[in-house]
Amino acid sequence: MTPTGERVRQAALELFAERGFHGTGIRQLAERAGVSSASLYHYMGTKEDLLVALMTTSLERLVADAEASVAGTDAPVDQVQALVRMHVTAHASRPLDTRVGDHEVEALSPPAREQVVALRDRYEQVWERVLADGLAAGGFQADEPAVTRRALLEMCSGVARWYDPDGPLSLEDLADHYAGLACRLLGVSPATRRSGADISS
Amino acid sequence: MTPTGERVRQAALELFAERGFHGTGIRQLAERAGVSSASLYHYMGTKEDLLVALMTTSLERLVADAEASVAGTDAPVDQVQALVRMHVTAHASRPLDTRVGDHEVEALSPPAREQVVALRDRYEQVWERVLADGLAAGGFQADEPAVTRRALLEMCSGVARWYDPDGPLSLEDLADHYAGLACRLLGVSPATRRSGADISS
DNA sequence: CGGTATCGATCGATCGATCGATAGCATAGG
DNA sequence: CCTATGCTATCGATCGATCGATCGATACCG
Repeated sequence: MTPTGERVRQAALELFAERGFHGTGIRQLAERAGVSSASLYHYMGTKEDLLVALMTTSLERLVADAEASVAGTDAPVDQVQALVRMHVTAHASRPLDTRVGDHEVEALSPPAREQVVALRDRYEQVWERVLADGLAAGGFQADEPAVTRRALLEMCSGVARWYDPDGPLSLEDLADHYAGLACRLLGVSPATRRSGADISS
Repeated sequence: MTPTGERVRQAALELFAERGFHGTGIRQLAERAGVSSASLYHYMGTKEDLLVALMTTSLERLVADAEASVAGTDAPVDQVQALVRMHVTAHASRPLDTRVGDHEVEALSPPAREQVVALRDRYEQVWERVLADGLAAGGFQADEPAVTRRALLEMCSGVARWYDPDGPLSLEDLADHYAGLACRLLGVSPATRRSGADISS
Protein backbone atom coordinates (compact mmCIF):
# COMPACT_ATOMS: atom_id res chain seq x y z
CA MET A 1 0.00 0.00 0.00
CA THR A 2 1.31 3.41 -1.05
CA PRO A 3 1.75 6.05 1.69
CA THR A 4 -1.07 8.20 0.30
CA GLY A 5 -3.38 5.20 0.16
CA GLU A 6 -2.57 4.54 3.79
CA ARG A 7 -3.34 8.14 4.69
CA VAL A 8 -6.72 7.83 2.98
CA ARG A 9 -7.56 4.76 5.02
CA GLN A 10 -6.44 6.39 8.25
CA ALA A 11 -8.43 9.54 7.51
CA ALA A 12 -11.51 7.47 6.74
CA LEU A 13 -11.08 5.48 9.95
CA GLU A 14 -10.87 8.64 12.03
CA LEU A 15 -13.77 10.43 10.37
CA PHE A 16 -16.10 7.43 10.18
CA ALA A 17 -15.47 6.75 13.87
CA GLU A 18 -15.93 10.40 14.80
CA ARG A 19 -18.83 11.54 12.62
CA GLY A 20 -20.18 8.30 11.22
CA PHE A 21 -20.23 7.08 7.62
CA HIS A 22 -23.16 9.24 6.52
CA GLY A 23 -21.86 12.18 8.49
CA THR A 24 -18.56 12.19 6.63
CA GLY A 25 -18.37 13.88 3.24
CA ILE A 26 -16.04 12.96 0.43
CA ARG A 27 -14.46 16.41 0.62
CA GLN A 28 -13.76 16.23 4.36
CA LEU A 29 -12.20 12.86 3.74
CA ALA A 30 -9.99 14.29 0.99
CA GLU A 31 -8.95 17.25 3.11
CA ARG A 32 -8.01 15.05 6.07
CA ALA A 33 -6.00 12.77 3.79
CA GLY A 34 -4.29 15.74 2.12
CA VAL A 35 -5.47 15.11 -1.44
CA SER A 36 -8.19 16.43 -3.72
CA SER A 37 -11.57 14.74 -3.74
CA ALA A 38 -10.87 13.52 -7.26
CA SER A 39 -7.58 11.90 -6.26
CA LEU A 40 -9.43 9.99 -3.58
CA TYR A 41 -10.92 7.81 -6.28
CA HIS A 42 -7.48 6.72 -7.39
CA TYR A 43 -7.18 4.90 -4.05
CA MET A 44 -10.66 3.55 -3.50
CA GLY A 45 -13.78 2.42 -5.29
CA THR A 46 -16.89 4.01 -3.86
CA LYS A 47 -17.13 5.48 -0.37
CA GLU A 48 -18.90 2.32 0.69
CA ASP A 49 -16.09 0.14 -0.71
CA LEU A 50 -13.74 2.01 1.56
CA LEU A 51 -15.93 1.36 4.59
CA VAL A 52 -16.18 -2.33 3.73
CA ALA A 53 -12.40 -2.56 3.38
CA LEU A 54 -11.86 -0.97 6.80
CA MET A 55 -14.38 -3.25 8.48
CA THR A 56 -13.14 -6.39 6.79
CA THR A 57 -9.51 -5.72 7.67
CA SER A 58 -10.39 -5.07 11.28
CA LEU A 59 -12.71 -8.06 11.64
CA GLU A 60 -10.34 -10.49 9.94
CA ARG A 61 -7.64 -9.48 12.36
CA LEU A 62 -10.02 -10.00 15.27
CA VAL A 63 -11.04 -13.46 14.04
CA ALA A 64 -7.42 -14.50 13.56
CA ASP A 65 -6.46 -13.21 17.02
CA ALA A 66 -9.42 -15.00 18.58
CA GLU A 67 -8.52 -18.30 17.02
CA ALA A 68 -4.91 -17.85 18.10
CA SER A 69 -6.03 -17.03 21.65
CA VAL A 70 -7.91 -20.28 22.14
CA ALA A 71 -5.21 -22.36 20.48
CA GLY A 72 -2.84 -21.94 23.41
CA THR A 73 -4.68 -24.24 25.80
CA ASP A 74 -7.52 -26.73 26.06
CA ALA A 75 -8.94 -25.48 29.36
CA PRO A 76 -12.03 -23.28 28.82
CA VAL A 77 -11.22 -21.21 31.90
CA ASP A 78 -7.89 -20.24 30.36
CA GLN A 79 -9.35 -19.88 26.90
CA VAL A 80 -12.04 -17.44 27.94
CA GLN A 81 -9.54 -15.36 29.86
CA ALA A 82 -7.28 -15.26 26.80
CA LEU A 83 -10.24 -14.21 24.66
CA VAL A 84 -11.23 -11.47 27.07
CA ARG A 85 -7.68 -10.13 27.26
CA MET A 86 -7.35 -10.12 23.49
CA HIS A 87 -10.75 -8.53 22.93
CA VAL A 88 -10.27 -5.82 25.55
CA THR A 89 -6.75 -5.05 24.37
CA ALA A 90 -7.94 -4.77 20.76
CA HIS A 91 -10.85 -2.51 21.66
CA ALA A 92 -8.73 -0.30 23.92
CA SER A 93 -5.78 0.05 21.56
CA ARG A 94 -7.71 0.36 18.29
CA PRO A 95 -10.97 2.02 19.35
CA LEU A 96 -11.50 3.59 15.93
CA ASP A 97 -11.61 0.22 14.18
CA THR A 98 -14.02 -1.29 16.63
CA ARG A 99 -16.27 1.76 16.84
CA VAL A 100 -16.67 1.78 13.07
CA GLY A 101 -17.25 -1.97 13.07
CA ASP A 102 -19.87 -1.76 15.79
CA HIS A 103 -21.77 1.36 14.70
CA GLU A 104 -21.72 1.46 10.91
CA VAL A 105 -22.93 -2.00 9.93
CA GLU A 106 -26.37 -0.56 9.21
CA ALA A 107 -24.86 1.92 6.75
CA LEU A 108 -23.86 -0.93 4.44
CA SER A 109 -25.94 -2.09 1.51
CA PRO A 110 -27.34 -5.62 1.96
CA PRO A 111 -24.66 -7.59 0.07
CA ALA A 112 -21.80 -5.84 1.86
CA ARG A 113 -23.59 -6.16 5.17
CA GLU A 114 -23.95 -9.91 4.73
CA GLN A 115 -20.23 -10.28 4.21
CA VAL A 116 -19.35 -8.23 7.29
CA VAL A 117 -21.97 -9.87 9.49
CA ALA A 118 -20.68 -13.28 8.44
CA LEU A 119 -17.23 -12.32 9.70
CA ARG A 120 -18.66 -11.02 12.95
CA ASP A 121 -20.58 -14.25 13.41
CA ARG A 122 -17.41 -16.26 12.90
CA TYR A 123 -15.82 -14.23 15.66
CA GLU A 124 -18.70 -14.74 18.06
CA GLN A 125 -18.75 -18.46 17.35
CA VAL A 126 -15.30 -18.73 18.88
CA TRP A 127 -16.72 -17.30 22.09
CA GLU A 128 -19.79 -19.50 21.89
CA ARG A 129 -17.75 -22.68 21.59
CA VAL A 130 -15.49 -21.77 24.52
CA LEU A 131 -18.49 -21.00 26.70
CA ALA A 132 -20.20 -24.24 25.72
CA ASP A 133 -17.04 -26.21 26.49
CA GLY A 134 -16.71 -24.54 29.87
CA LEU A 135 -20.33 -25.23 30.75
CA ALA A 136 -20.00 -28.87 29.69
CA ALA A 137 -16.83 -29.29 31.73
CA GLY A 138 -18.47 -27.67 34.75
CA GLY A 139 -16.07 -24.76 35.09
CA PHE A 140 -18.69 -22.14 34.21
CA GLN A 141 -22.09 -21.49 35.71
CA ALA A 142 -24.69 -19.78 33.54
CA ASP A 143 -28.46 -20.21 33.54
CA GLU A 144 -28.86 -18.62 30.12
CA PRO A 145 -25.64 -19.13 28.17
CA ALA A 146 -26.77 -17.06 25.19
CA VAL A 147 -27.62 -14.09 27.42
CA THR A 148 -24.45 -14.41 29.43
CA ARG A 149 -22.36 -14.56 26.28
CA ARG A 150 -23.89 -11.38 24.93
CA ALA A 151 -23.58 -9.62 28.28
CA LEU A 152 -19.93 -10.60 28.45
CA LEU A 153 -19.17 -9.43 24.92
CA GLU A 154 -20.97 -6.11 25.31
CA MET A 155 -19.17 -5.48 28.57
CA CYS A 156 -15.80 -6.07 26.94
CA SER A 157 -16.57 -4.08 23.79
CA GLY A 158 -17.52 -1.06 25.84
CA VAL A 159 -13.90 -0.20 26.59
CA ALA A 160 -13.59 1.22 23.06
CA ARG A 161 -16.02 3.95 24.11
CA TRP A 162 -14.20 5.19 27.20
CA TYR A 163 -10.67 3.84 27.67
CA ASP A 164 -7.97 6.52 27.74
CA PRO A 165 -4.42 5.22 27.12
CA ASP A 166 -3.03 8.25 28.96
CA GLY A 167 -5.16 7.49 32.03
CA PRO A 168 -4.04 5.69 35.19
CA LEU A 169 -4.77 2.21 33.84
CA SER A 170 -2.30 0.46 31.54
CA LEU A 171 -3.50 -1.89 28.83
CA GLU A 172 -2.19 -4.78 30.92
CA ASP A 173 -4.07 -3.63 34.02
CA LEU A 174 -7.21 -3.21 32.00
CA ALA A 175 -6.96 -6.68 30.45
CA ASP A 176 -6.26 -8.21 33.86
CA HIS A 177 -9.23 -6.48 35.39
CA TYR A 178 -11.62 -7.58 32.68
CA ALA A 179 -10.35 -11.15 32.83
CA GLY A 180 -11.30 -11.11 36.50
CA LEU A 181 -14.71 -9.58 35.81
CA ALA A 182 -15.36 -12.21 33.15
CA CYS A 183 -14.57 -14.99 35.60
CA ARG A 184 -17.01 -13.51 38.10
CA LEU A 185 -19.69 -13.25 35.42
CA LEU A 186 -19.18 -16.89 34.44
CA GLY A 187 -19.17 -18.11 38.02
CA VAL A 188 -15.60 -19.41 37.85
CA SER A 189 -14.50 -20.24 41.37
CA PRO A 190 -11.47 -18.15 42.40
CA ALA A 191 -9.41 -21.27 42.99
CA THR A 192 -9.59 -22.39 39.36
CA ARG A 193 -8.99 -18.98 37.78
CA ARG A 194 -5.20 -19.14 37.66
CA SER A 195 -4.89 -22.69 36.42
CA GLY A 196 -6.51 -24.75 33.74
CA ALA A 197 -7.46 -27.46 36.21
CA ASP A 198 -10.90 -28.94 35.70
CA ILE A 199 -13.18 -28.12 38.60
CA SER A 200 -13.86 -31.82 39.15
CA SER A 201 -10.20 -32.78 39.36
CA MET B 1 -49.22 16.69 21.41
CA THR B 2 -51.34 16.34 18.27
CA PRO B 3 -51.59 12.85 16.69
CA THR B 4 -49.61 13.93 13.63
CA GLY B 5 -46.91 15.43 15.81
CA GLU B 6 -46.69 12.13 17.64
CA ARG B 7 -46.39 10.26 14.36
CA VAL B 8 -43.51 12.53 13.35
CA ARG B 9 -41.66 11.78 16.57
CA GLN B 10 -42.26 8.06 16.23
CA ALA B 11 -41.08 8.06 12.60
CA ALA B 12 -37.96 9.99 13.56
CA LEU B 13 -37.25 7.58 16.40
CA GLU B 14 -37.51 4.59 14.09
CA LEU B 15 -35.46 6.06 11.28
CA PHE B 16 -32.75 7.62 13.44
CA ALA B 17 -32.34 4.30 15.25
CA GLU B 18 -32.32 2.33 12.01
CA ARG B 19 -30.28 4.50 9.64
CA GLY B 20 -28.76 7.09 11.95
CA PHE B 21 -29.37 10.83 12.08
CA HIS B 22 -27.20 11.69 9.07
CA GLY B 23 -28.48 8.66 7.18
CA THR B 24 -32.09 9.81 7.45
CA GLY B 25 -33.38 12.39 4.98
CA ILE B 26 -36.13 14.88 5.61
CA ARG B 27 -38.18 13.29 2.84
CA GLN B 28 -37.92 9.75 4.23
CA LEU B 29 -38.97 11.15 7.57
CA ALA B 30 -41.99 12.84 6.00
CA GLU B 31 -42.99 9.73 4.10
CA ARG B 32 -42.79 7.53 7.20
CA ALA B 33 -44.86 10.04 9.16
CA GLY B 34 -47.41 10.30 6.36
CA VAL B 35 -47.06 14.02 5.64
CA SER B 36 -45.22 16.18 3.13
CA SER B 37 -41.71 17.35 3.88
CA ALA B 38 -43.02 20.89 4.18
CA SER B 39 -45.65 19.92 6.76
CA LEU B 40 -42.89 18.39 8.83
CA TYR B 41 -41.74 21.87 9.74
CA HIS B 42 -45.10 22.66 11.27
CA TYR B 43 -44.26 20.10 13.99
CA MET B 44 -40.57 20.63 14.54
CA GLY B 45 -37.82 23.22 14.35
CA THR B 46 -34.78 21.92 12.53
CA LYS B 47 -33.97 18.24 12.08
CA GLU B 48 -31.47 18.59 14.90
CA ASP B 49 -34.10 20.09 17.21
CA LEU B 50 -36.13 16.96 16.67
CA LEU B 51 -33.19 14.75 17.59
CA VAL B 52 -32.53 16.78 20.72
CA ALA B 53 -36.18 16.52 21.74
CA LEU B 54 -36.14 12.74 21.34
CA MET B 55 -32.94 12.35 23.32
CA THR B 56 -33.97 14.71 26.07
CA THR B 57 -37.35 13.05 26.57
CA SER B 58 -35.76 9.61 26.74
CA LEU B 59 -32.95 10.65 29.07
CA GLU B 60 -35.19 12.60 31.42
CA ARG B 61 -37.38 9.57 31.80
CA LEU B 62 -34.32 7.43 32.51
CA VAL B 63 -33.04 9.85 35.15
CA ALA B 64 -36.44 10.01 36.85
CA ASP B 65 -36.76 6.22 36.84
CA ALA B 66 -33.24 5.84 38.23
CA GLU B 67 -33.91 8.20 41.09
CA ALA B 68 -37.18 6.43 41.82
CA SER B 69 -35.41 3.05 41.76
CA VAL B 70 -32.96 3.95 44.49
CA ALA B 71 -35.56 5.71 46.60
CA GLY B 72 -37.22 2.43 47.60
CA THR B 73 -34.50 1.27 49.95
CA ASP B 74 -31.30 2.31 51.67
CA ALA B 75 -29.37 -0.91 51.07
CA PRO B 76 -26.92 -0.58 48.14
CA VAL B 77 -27.34 -4.26 47.25
CA ASP B 78 -31.04 -3.72 46.72
CA GLN B 79 -30.53 -0.35 45.08
CA VAL B 80 -28.14 -1.64 42.45
CA GLN B 81 -30.44 -4.53 41.63
CA ALA B 82 -33.34 -2.11 41.24
CA LEU B 83 -31.19 0.07 38.98
CA VAL B 84 -30.15 -2.89 36.84
CA ARG B 85 -33.73 -4.10 36.50
CA MET B 86 -34.93 -0.65 35.52
CA HIS B 87 -32.08 -0.07 33.08
CA VAL B 88 -32.40 -3.45 31.40
CA THR B 89 -36.17 -3.20 31.18
CA ALA B 90 -35.93 0.27 29.65
CA HIS B 91 -33.33 -0.80 27.11
CA ALA B 92 -35.20 -3.97 26.17
CA SER B 93 -38.65 -2.39 25.88
CA ARG B 94 -37.61 0.90 24.26
CA PRO B 95 -34.53 -0.07 22.24
CA LEU B 96 -35.10 2.71 19.70
CA ASP B 97 -34.83 5.44 22.33
CA THR B 98 -31.69 4.05 23.84
CA ARG B 99 -30.01 3.28 20.53
CA VAL B 100 -30.54 6.84 19.37
CA GLY B 101 -29.33 8.16 22.71
CA ASP B 102 -26.20 6.00 22.65
CA HIS B 103 -25.21 6.35 18.98
CA GLU B 104 -26.16 9.84 17.86
CA VAL B 105 -24.64 12.08 20.51
CA GLU B 106 -21.78 12.90 18.15
CA ALA B 107 -24.25 14.11 15.52
CA LEU B 108 -25.26 17.01 17.77
CA SER B 109 -23.78 20.48 17.54
CA PRO B 110 -21.72 21.44 20.62
CA PRO B 111 -24.39 23.37 22.57
CA ALA B 112 -27.00 20.63 22.12
CA ARG B 113 -24.44 17.97 22.92
CA GLU B 114 -23.55 19.65 26.20
CA GLN B 115 -27.16 19.59 27.29
CA VAL B 116 -27.61 15.91 26.44
CA VAL B 117 -24.29 14.85 27.95
CA ALA B 118 -25.20 16.69 31.16
CA LEU B 119 -28.35 14.60 31.42
CA ARG B 120 -26.44 11.40 30.76
CA ASP B 121 -23.93 12.35 33.45
CA ARG B 122 -26.73 12.92 35.93
CA TYR B 123 -27.97 9.41 35.18
CA GLU B 124 -24.55 7.84 35.64
CA GLN B 125 -24.04 9.71 38.88
CA VAL B 126 -26.92 7.77 40.39
CA TRP B 127 -25.06 4.56 39.61
CA GLU B 128 -21.79 5.99 40.87
CA ARG B 129 -23.27 6.93 44.23
CA VAL B 130 -24.89 3.52 44.73
CA LEU B 131 -21.64 1.76 43.91
CA ALA B 132 -19.68 4.02 46.24
CA ASP B 133 -22.18 3.37 49.03
CA GLY B 134 -21.98 -0.38 48.48
CA LEU B 135 -18.20 -0.34 48.54
CA ALA B 136 -18.15 1.75 51.70
CA ALA B 137 -20.64 -0.57 53.39
CA GLY B 138 -18.62 -3.60 52.36
CA GLY B 139 -21.33 -5.28 50.30
CA PHE B 140 -19.49 -4.82 47.01
CA GLN B 141 -16.00 -5.85 46.00
CA ALA B 142 -14.31 -3.91 43.19
CA ASP B 143 -10.63 -3.13 42.70
CA GLU B 144 -11.34 -0.38 40.17
CA PRO B 145 -14.80 1.03 40.87
CA ALA B 146 -14.77 3.35 37.85
CA VAL B 147 -13.94 0.47 35.51
CA THR B 148 -16.45 -1.85 37.11
CA ARG B 149 -19.16 0.78 36.87
CA ARG B 150 -18.55 1.27 33.16
CA ALA B 151 -18.37 -2.46 32.53
CA LEU B 152 -21.66 -2.94 34.35
CA LEU B 153 -23.41 -0.15 32.47
CA GLU B 154 -22.17 -1.28 29.05
CA MET B 155 -23.23 -4.83 29.81
CA CYS B 156 -26.74 -3.70 30.70
CA SER B 157 -27.09 -1.27 27.79
CA GLY B 158 -26.21 -3.99 25.33
CA VAL B 159 -29.65 -5.61 25.58
CA ALA B 160 -31.02 -2.81 23.37
CA ARG B 161 -28.92 -4.23 20.55
CA TRP B 162 -30.15 -7.83 20.67
CA TYR B 163 -33.19 -8.45 22.89
CA ASP B 164 -36.20 -9.85 21.05
CA PRO B 165 -39.52 -9.45 22.92
CA ASP B 166 -40.93 -12.39 20.94
CA GLY B 167 -38.04 -14.62 22.01
CA PRO B 168 -38.07 -17.20 24.83
CA LEU B 169 -37.09 -14.69 27.52
CA SER B 170 -39.70 -12.41 29.10
CA LEU B 171 -38.78 -8.93 30.25
CA GLU B 172 -39.05 -10.16 33.82
CA ASP B 173 -36.72 -13.10 33.17
CA LEU B 174 -34.24 -10.81 31.47
CA ALA B 175 -34.26 -8.31 34.33
CA ASP B 176 -33.86 -11.11 36.87
CA HIS B 177 -30.95 -12.58 34.98
CA TYR B 178 -29.12 -9.28 34.68
CA ALA B 179 -29.68 -8.49 38.34
CA GLY B 180 -27.92 -11.76 39.11
CA LEU B 181 -25.08 -11.03 36.68
CA ALA B 182 -24.63 -7.60 38.24
CA CYS B 183 -24.33 -9.12 41.70
CA ARG B 184 -21.67 -11.50 40.43
CA LEU B 185 -19.78 -8.62 38.82
CA LEU B 186 -19.86 -6.64 42.05
CA GLY B 187 -18.83 -9.58 44.17
CA VAL B 188 -22.05 -9.62 46.18
CA SER B 189 -22.15 -12.83 48.19
CA PRO B 190 -25.18 -14.97 47.24
CA ALA B 191 -26.46 -14.89 50.82
CA THR B 192 -26.94 -11.12 50.79
CA ARG B 193 -28.47 -10.84 47.32
CA ARG B 194 -32.09 -11.32 48.31
CA SER B 195 -32.06 -9.06 51.33
CA GLY B 196 -30.76 -5.64 52.11
CA ALA B 197 -28.84 -6.91 55.12
CA ASP B 198 -25.37 -5.45 55.58
CA ILE B 199 -22.69 -8.06 55.04
CA SER B 200 -21.27 -7.36 58.51
CA SER B 201 -24.57 -7.93 60.29
C1' DC C 1 -61.81 37.03 9.53
C1' DG C 2 -57.82 34.47 12.16
C1' DG C 3 -55.81 30.54 13.48
C1' DT C 4 -54.32 25.63 12.42
C1' DA C 5 -52.92 22.29 9.18
C1' DT C 6 -51.34 21.07 4.83
C1' DC C 7 -48.79 20.97 0.46
C1' DG C 8 -46.44 21.76 -4.40
C1' DA C 9 -42.76 24.24 -5.91
C1' DT C 10 -38.47 25.70 -5.28
C1' DC C 11 -34.36 27.73 -2.98
C1' DG C 12 -29.08 27.53 -2.45
C1' DA C 13 -25.91 24.21 -0.78
C1' DT C 14 -23.81 20.04 -0.68
C1' DC C 15 -23.65 15.28 -1.94
C1' DG C 16 -20.91 11.26 -4.30
C1' DA C 17 -18.79 10.60 -8.45
C1' DT C 18 -16.64 11.43 -13.12
C1' DC C 19 -14.34 13.98 -16.71
C1' DG C 20 -10.36 15.40 -19.39
C1' DA C 21 -5.96 17.35 -18.65
C1' DT C 22 -1.37 17.67 -16.70
C1' DA C 23 2.78 16.46 -14.65
C1' DG C 24 6.49 13.08 -13.39
C1' DC C 25 8.93 9.02 -14.16
C1' DA C 26 10.20 4.79 -15.95
C1' DT C 27 11.90 2.18 -19.86
C1' DA C 28 12.22 0.57 -24.62
C1' DG C 29 13.68 1.81 -29.58
C1' DG C 30 16.55 4.00 -32.55
C1' DC D 1 22.13 9.74 -25.62
C1' DC D 2 17.59 11.16 -26.94
C1' DT D 3 12.92 10.88 -27.19
C1' DA D 4 8.70 8.30 -27.74
C1' DT D 5 5.51 5.74 -25.16
C1' DG D 6 2.92 4.26 -21.28
C1' DC D 7 1.81 4.18 -16.51
C1' DT D 8 1.00 6.34 -11.92
C1' DA D 9 -0.49 10.14 -9.49
C1' DT D 10 -2.77 14.30 -9.22
C1' DC D 11 -6.23 17.97 -9.80
C1' DG D 12 -9.82 21.79 -11.35
C1' DA D 13 -14.13 21.73 -13.14
C1' DT D 14 -18.34 19.94 -13.27
C1' DC D 15 -22.10 16.43 -13.47
C1' DG D 16 -26.95 15.06 -11.89
C1' DA D 17 -28.99 14.06 -7.57
C1' DT D 18 -30.25 14.98 -3.15
C1' DC D 19 -29.86 17.66 0.98
C1' DG D 20 -32.34 20.71 4.70
C1' DA D 21 -35.24 24.37 4.63
C1' DT D 22 -38.60 28.07 3.06
C1' DC D 23 -42.13 30.19 0.34
C1' DG D 24 -46.78 31.39 -0.90
C1' DA D 25 -51.10 29.30 -1.55
C1' DT D 26 -55.02 26.53 -0.25
C1' DA D 27 -58.40 24.42 2.66
C1' DC D 28 -60.82 23.95 6.88
C1' DC D 29 -62.72 25.37 11.20
C1' DG D 30 -64.34 28.31 14.94
